Amino acid sequence: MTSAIRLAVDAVVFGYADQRLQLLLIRRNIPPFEGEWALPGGQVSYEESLEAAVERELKEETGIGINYLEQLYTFGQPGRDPRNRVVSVAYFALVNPHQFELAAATDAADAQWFPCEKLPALAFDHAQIVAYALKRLRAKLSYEPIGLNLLERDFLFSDLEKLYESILGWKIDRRNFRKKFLSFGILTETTVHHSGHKGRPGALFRFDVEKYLALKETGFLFDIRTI
Amino acid sequence: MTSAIRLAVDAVVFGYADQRLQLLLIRRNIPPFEGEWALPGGQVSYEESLEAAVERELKEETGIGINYLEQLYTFGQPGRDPRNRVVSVAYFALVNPHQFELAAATDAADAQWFPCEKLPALAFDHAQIVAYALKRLRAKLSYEPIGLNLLERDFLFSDLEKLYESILGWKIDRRNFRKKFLSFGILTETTVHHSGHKGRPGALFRFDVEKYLALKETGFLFDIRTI
DNA sequence: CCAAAAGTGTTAGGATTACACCCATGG
DNA sequence: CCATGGGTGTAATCCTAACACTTTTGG
Repeated sequence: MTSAIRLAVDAVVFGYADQRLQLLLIRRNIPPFEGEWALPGGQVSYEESLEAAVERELKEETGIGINYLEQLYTFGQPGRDPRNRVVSVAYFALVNPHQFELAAATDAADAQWFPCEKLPALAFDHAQIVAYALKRLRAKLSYEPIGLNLLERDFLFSDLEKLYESILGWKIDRRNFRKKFLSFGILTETTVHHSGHKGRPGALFRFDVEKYLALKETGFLFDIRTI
Repeated sequence: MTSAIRLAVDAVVFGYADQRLQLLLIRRNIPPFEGEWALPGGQVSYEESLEAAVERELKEETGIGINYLEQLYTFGQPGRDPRNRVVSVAYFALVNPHQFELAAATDAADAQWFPCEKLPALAFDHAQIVAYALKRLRAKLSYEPIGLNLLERDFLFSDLEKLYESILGWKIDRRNFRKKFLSFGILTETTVHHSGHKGRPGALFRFDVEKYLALKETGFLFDIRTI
C-alpha cells in the first residue's frame, strides 16, 4: 500500500485596521519552509469537523476567535507540499482585529498582521490561496454584507465607506453609497459619536443581523455592486 | 496512531435532455448502501490531482467525458460515511448527454440519468451535495454562460430559453431574453434549421467561446440576472 | 475663524419591464 | 388553411450616476 494522503486545513484570516485590509500570518518554526511566513493551519484530527479543526488551529497558533468563517476552496495539487501529498481545505475568515489580542502566550511561533498590499513571501502555495481569498472577498463584499464583520460593533458610516474603498480599490460616491446601503434597512443608527478628531461628529451605526436574516428569508438580496 | 482520514471525490454531473435537467447517478454494488443510488466518485490515489481523480472515476463508472468541471465544496462531517472518516471533495460537472453513451460496457454498476425533480433516495449525504450543486447551478446560470455547456453545439434560441426556464423555474420573456443574450455578442448565428417539427424554422446558434474569453479579458461581465 | 469631516437632493440618462402581432413552415 | 413555433419594437417606469453646498465640531 502506498502511504495515505494527508488532510489539512488552512485559514485565510482577514482583518481591517489602520484603514487597510490585513492578513494574519504565522512564522513557521518547523521545516519545511522553516522561518518563513504561512497561513495558520494544520492537520485535521480523525474525529473533528473541518470547521472545528480551523478554529482549533487558529486558537492554538494565534489566540484569536473569528466573526465569520466559510469554506474557500480545496487545494490538492500533488507537489504542493514538498514532502508528502497534503490536500488542504482552505477557509476564509473575517475578524475585527481590535477584538482580539494576538497571543504571544501560546506555544506557536510569531503570529502577526500584515497589510495585504505588503505581504512577505509565503510558504507552500499559500500566495495562491491568498489571491483566491482576496478575489472571493472582493466579490462577496458586493452581494453580502460581510464587510460588517471587519468593523467594530458600532461604527461611523465613513468607516464603512473607507472599508469598501480600500478593499475594492476604487473611489465610491459617498452620497449614493449611503443612500443605497441605508435603503436595505439592515443598519440601525445608535448614538452620535463625539470627539477623537476634528470635524463634525457622526452617527454610529450597528449591523442588525436579526433584521438582515429576516429580510433574507423574504427573498431580499443585498446587492451593492452598482456603487 | 489513529487511522488516517480518507480522501475521496464525488461528481455532481448535470445534463439536459427532454427539456429537463438531469442528474447522473450510479447504483452502488458494494456496501455500505449497496443497491442504492449515489454520485459517481471514489478515492483519490496518491499521485493524481483531484480533477484527474474525478475524470478517472467518471470514465470508469459511467463512461462519459465532461464539458465543464469546477470544484463545488468539500464535505467532511465526521459520520457522513458510516464506516470511516471520509472527506469528499465534490465537483460540479456539466455534460451534453447526447454527446456520450452511458457505458454499460464498463465494470461499474448501472449508471443512469434521472430528471432532477424525480431523484431516488441517495446514499451517504449525497442528497445534501446535490442540493448544494443545484443552488450553485441556478446562481451561476445568471452570471456565467455555463448553460451553453448543457446544449448541443448548435441549438435553437428556444432551446436556450427552455433551458433557462426549466432550471430557474420561472417564465422568462422571450423578447427581452433574446435581446439581452444576443447583446453580449457571444453567440454566432449559423444556418437555419428546417424540419423536425411544425412551425417556422429557426436559426441555429453556436457559443463562440473565443469571443467570450476575449470579452472577459476586457472586463466584460456576463449578467443575465435581470431577466 | 479655519480646517476637517458629516450630512443631504436633484436631475439626466440608461436599463428594465411589460406587452401583441406577423411570419414561415409542415401537415 | 390552420396549428405551431419563430421572430420582432416601443413606451412607461425604475434605477443609476453624477454632482456641491451646508452643518457641526475641534483647535
